[in-house]
Amino acid sequence: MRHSPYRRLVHDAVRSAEGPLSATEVHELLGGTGIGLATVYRLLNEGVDNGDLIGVDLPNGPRRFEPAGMPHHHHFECSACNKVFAVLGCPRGIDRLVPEGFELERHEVILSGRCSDCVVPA
Amino acid sequence: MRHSPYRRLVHDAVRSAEGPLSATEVHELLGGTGIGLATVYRLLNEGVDNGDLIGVDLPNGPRRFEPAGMPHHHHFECSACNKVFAVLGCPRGIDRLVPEGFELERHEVILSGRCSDCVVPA
DNA sequence: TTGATAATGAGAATTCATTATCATTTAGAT
DNA sequence: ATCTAAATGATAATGAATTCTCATTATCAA
Repeated sequence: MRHSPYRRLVHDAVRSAEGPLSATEVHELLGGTGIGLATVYRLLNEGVDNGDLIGVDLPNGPRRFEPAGMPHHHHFECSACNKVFAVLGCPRGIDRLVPEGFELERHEVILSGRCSDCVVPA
Repeated sequence: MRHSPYRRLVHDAVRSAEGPLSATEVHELLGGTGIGLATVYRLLNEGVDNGDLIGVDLPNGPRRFEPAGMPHHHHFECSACNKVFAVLGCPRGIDRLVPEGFELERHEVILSGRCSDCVVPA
C-alpha cells in the first residue's frame, strides 16, 4: 500500500461525522479536493476490508460507512434531510423476540423521524 | 376494477406467508399458474395503494409485502436462506434512544441469524 | 534518475429491482 | 353476439448504486 493523499481525508471524514456516511456524502464533503467518486468507493471499501471501517446498510439507501470500534449503537435516519445519526444504547429484551428454534446473530434498530435541524417549529 | 383471476392468488399468498414476501417470491410461489412478474408487481402495488398491503423495506433486498392490519411487530431475516419472518412484540425503551431535540416517527427492529430450517445441527 | 507499479479520474459497464410499453386476450355490460 | 376497456405477459426501458476499465500520473525503492 503506497501513500494515498486521499486515504486520510476519507477516513477523517468518516471519523468526524455524526453518523455513517455514504460514498456520495463523502465525495461531496471532499468536493474541494477534486477526489473522484471511484476513489472514494475504493478507499471506503478498502477501509472495510482491513477492518478500519464498518459498512452500514439501511433500508432504501446506499451503503454507509462508519468507524470500526464504536460502542454498541443503532441509527436514526432523518426523514426530511436523510442524514443518518448514530444513537448510543440499545433497547432491552431484543432476544425475547427471537422465535423458538431460531438463532440470533445480529440486530439493528432503525429509528426515523426528524433530526434536530429538521423538526418543524411548533 | 374488473375481475382479475390473479388478485386473490397474490393476496392469499401474502396473507398465508410467515413474513413479508418479495415480488419475486410471490411469483415463484405462483409459478404453476403462469402469472407474469409484471402482474405480480401490479397487484402488489395496487394492494398497497388501496390499503390491503404494507410495503416492507429492509436493508439489502427488494421491497417486501405483508398484509395490512397486523399487530405491531418486527422482522427476522435468515442470513442463510434470506427468508424474512414477522416476529410479534417490541423491545422496551426505544424512545429512550432518541437524541434530544429529535422527533421519532417510526422505528424498525431487524433481527438476523438462522431460521429454524437453517440452524446448523449441533 | 529510473523503472515497476500503485493510485487516480472519468466515464463506461454492470447489476438488480422496478416500471413502462404494447400487442393480445378477456371480462362483462349492452 | 358485440364492443370497449381492463387485465395480462413478454420484454424493453429505467434508475440507482456500485464496480470496472484503462490511460495517465505519481510514488518510492534501487
